[in-house]
Amino acid sequence: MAKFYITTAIDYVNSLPHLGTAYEKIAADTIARYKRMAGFDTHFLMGNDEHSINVEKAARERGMDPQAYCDEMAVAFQTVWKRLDISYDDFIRTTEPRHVRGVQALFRAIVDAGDVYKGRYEGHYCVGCERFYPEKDLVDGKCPVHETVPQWVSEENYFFRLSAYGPRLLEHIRKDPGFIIPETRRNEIVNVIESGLEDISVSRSSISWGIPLPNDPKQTVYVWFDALINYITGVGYPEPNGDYKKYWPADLHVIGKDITRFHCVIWPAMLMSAKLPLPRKILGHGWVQFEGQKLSKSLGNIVNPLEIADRWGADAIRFFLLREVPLSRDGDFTWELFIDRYNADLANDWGNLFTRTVSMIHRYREGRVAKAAPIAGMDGVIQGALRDYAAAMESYEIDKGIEAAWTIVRRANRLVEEKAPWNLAKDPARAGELDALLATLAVALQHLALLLYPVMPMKAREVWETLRLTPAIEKARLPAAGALLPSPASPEPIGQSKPLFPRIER
RNA sequence: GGCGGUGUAGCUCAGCUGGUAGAGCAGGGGAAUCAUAAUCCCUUGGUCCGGGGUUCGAAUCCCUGCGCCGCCA
Repeated sequence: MAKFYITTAIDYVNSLPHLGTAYEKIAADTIARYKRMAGFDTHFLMGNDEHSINVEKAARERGMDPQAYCDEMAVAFQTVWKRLDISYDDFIRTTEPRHVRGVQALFRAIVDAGDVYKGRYEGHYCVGCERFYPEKDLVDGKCPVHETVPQWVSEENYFFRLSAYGPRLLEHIRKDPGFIIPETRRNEIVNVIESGLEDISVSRSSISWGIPLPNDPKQTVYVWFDALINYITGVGYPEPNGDYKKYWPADLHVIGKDITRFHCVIWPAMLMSAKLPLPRKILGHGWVQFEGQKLSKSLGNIVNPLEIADRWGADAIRFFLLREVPLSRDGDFTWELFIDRYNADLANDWGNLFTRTVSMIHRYREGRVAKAAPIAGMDGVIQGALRDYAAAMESYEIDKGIEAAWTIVRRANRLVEEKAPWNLAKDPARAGELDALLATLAVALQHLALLLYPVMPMKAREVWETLRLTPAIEKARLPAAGALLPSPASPEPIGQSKPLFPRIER
């Protein structure tokens, strides 16, 4: 069975997830669920980034030991992810022994390759950013991001010979243009590499909350270097067999566009140095803004995704983000847009199609779906949707996948008007036509549940179970090209009709 | 300053290699009643950022100006 290994960025634990963090995980989760449904042996890795001075500071501020703080945050994060139905297969934390061991092994491999040397680094270091700033980038002597005065740091560090890898990186991107998507991100990275790479400092002598270097335990691994390695330690590196052998290289790294440099330049160079295969694809997604503004702690507009999920359901927020914000672009969350989308697409279109269909099956046929041939035309519509959906999902255009599914919703709603089942029901001679119509609608709902399952797992399952379909939707697979799912005919009465998405009144 | 992107109906956006503008939502009118007053049909609405140019013909190509966004410096 073909495998699919997908990862998201691991998250810094100095604050809880916000809407933007959730967006990334929801998108990755949808891709993972789609791949499972398409028959791939899928491995979906997430995790927390627990080292760095910021985490240590956040812990101290609460009067906690860093490890205890990280333990607490790990629980908090995973609670959020569970609540949003994120189906990760593994969750790695960078303080775990398996990660520490792997980081040291990789570091050793890079040392052995001759790509690490000792040097002195001096400069303005912003603790918030975890990076150095050249004099000219400071604004009034302050970090342009955090608006705080950076520290003057002067220390002996180990450097990674990143500069040596420019040509190979460019060659790799040239040979495989799909390595970095979307295209704008690739252009940026090519630009960065072409303008020349500098060696980077990969250790810190003054920070103890980190992983000791294998060749000099007085220093710790720079947090970024440390963090990136999670993608291989998460599948068992340096153990050459088992999950590592099975899943690496990753098929897709899903990350935010702000960290493409780390993932598209430094990470591949590290792997090249250690003579390991590179990930197949890196997707740098855009931002979700809130009411037109960037989500930021200083603006105080951090939206807690759970607030939305608690009020309207995890599926509703999942749907909104994926439908409204293509991965390749930035998007905006506003309550008005959310309610518009929810009511129009979920309550009125899909939700109403569901309730009206189930209700008619009960009203006219005591809840039983006849084994009747679907009405001509609908099979073609569904096959077309399946085709468009798969094409969109394969290129991670989830919004287009959803649109493809909606062609079934619209056609089915129209079909009800065209056939007017309330009239058919009055005429015993037309019982067959009514059976065919109701069976057709059931087929439509069945396929919709399947196509929308990766996006809205809970509601899709509700539809699936109401129709008494088997096996469980988690086990269902996309039908082969040109085929449909087995008939949804039900000799037993199906479940009762109740609104999938209660309308939001305002 | 360099590189890249973008500017199309009230909103969000499609419009590939040029042939006198489309979708969804919102707004207006109607039909129907299975349904969460949901659905379905019809419909209003655009100097395609401005200005030049190429062409028989440009939202689509070229130049230029302006606005916004991203990356780099």
